[in-house]
Amino acid sequence: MALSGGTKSYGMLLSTKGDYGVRAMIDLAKHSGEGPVQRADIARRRQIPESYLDHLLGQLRRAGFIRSVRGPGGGHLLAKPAEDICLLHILEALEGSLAPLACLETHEGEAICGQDWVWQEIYDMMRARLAAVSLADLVEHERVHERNIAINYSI
Amino acid sequence: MALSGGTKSYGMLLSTKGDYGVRAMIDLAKHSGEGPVQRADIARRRQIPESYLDHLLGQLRRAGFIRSVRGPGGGHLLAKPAEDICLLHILEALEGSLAPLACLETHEGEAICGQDWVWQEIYDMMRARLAAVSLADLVEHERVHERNIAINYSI
DNA sequence: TACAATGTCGAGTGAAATAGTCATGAATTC
DNA sequence: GAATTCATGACTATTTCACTCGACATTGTA
Repeated sequence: MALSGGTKSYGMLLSTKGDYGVRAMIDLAKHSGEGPVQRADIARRRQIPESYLDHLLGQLRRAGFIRSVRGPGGGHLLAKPAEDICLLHILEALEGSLAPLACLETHEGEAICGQDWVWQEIYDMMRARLAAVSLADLVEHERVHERNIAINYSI
Repeated sequence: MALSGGTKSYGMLLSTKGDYGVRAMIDLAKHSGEGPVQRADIARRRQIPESYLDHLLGQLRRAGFIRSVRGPGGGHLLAKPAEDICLLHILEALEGSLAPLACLETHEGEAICGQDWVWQEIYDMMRARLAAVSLADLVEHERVHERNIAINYSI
């Protein structure tokens, strides 16, 4: 009854920007070496609304992660190797700060907060972990996952 | 320019419910043994809008953390020792799930998410840390902090 | 018993963020 | 110059957040 009825609520979610944006980056990494990847293909494969993906690609480009080519045969490409792009930087470019409490960044109101020290620890740990995962790791993980699915179906 | 101008945005913040609610619990713990603590006093000391605090106290009571006494001299009291209440449970009662990705709880869409395994690790770590901090720890930490402030001023 | 002090509860509200759509325009290739 | 692709900003619907308010319930005190 604590949640008044049973409806589950979620407060600290990553927004769809971070989710979609990372999906798009994984898609680009997976198809790197095949020339520019088109928006429509990313949108279809990763189930992202195409007109919304537009904005995310814009943010990723301005942040220096990808470059884009116009005209027929155009599309989007990673601007640097997948090994050199970490999850933390992608997410921070899309979401802004990932801090769980505003006072961790601004140091306003921390005197009265009371739980800031706990969240500072968690935030540090979180950022360290996200910084240690590269886009290449995400692609590799997806490949392993796909192989496992294939094996399970073949048995 | 990644954040289009420089305005900082925050995505994954704890809501004010979690912030205010924990402040209120700390206040109750600090004044336990002095009889019921009144809503107006908590609101004033912890800088929480009084009419909003109403709702938070309701949630905390229904979750079993506090009990309330009506009538003159009434107020709110911890329902169990501060040592037996952990930060994780307080926050989950107020915020619902703290999961950073919906697919970690529902397991819907995790096949296409691509970053769920990283966040699952972070989420596990986060919950473990929050579960290890009791309300008594929060009060003790605040007391130490107050002493440090006092010492700094006296020098 | 009257009344004042407290807590309880649910409805309502304004602002902001989220998650998009859409139209127009710019660059490139053929 | 026509077709294709990206670029950008204006616009919008929906939801969530952070409350406020009013009516009511309970209890101590005179």
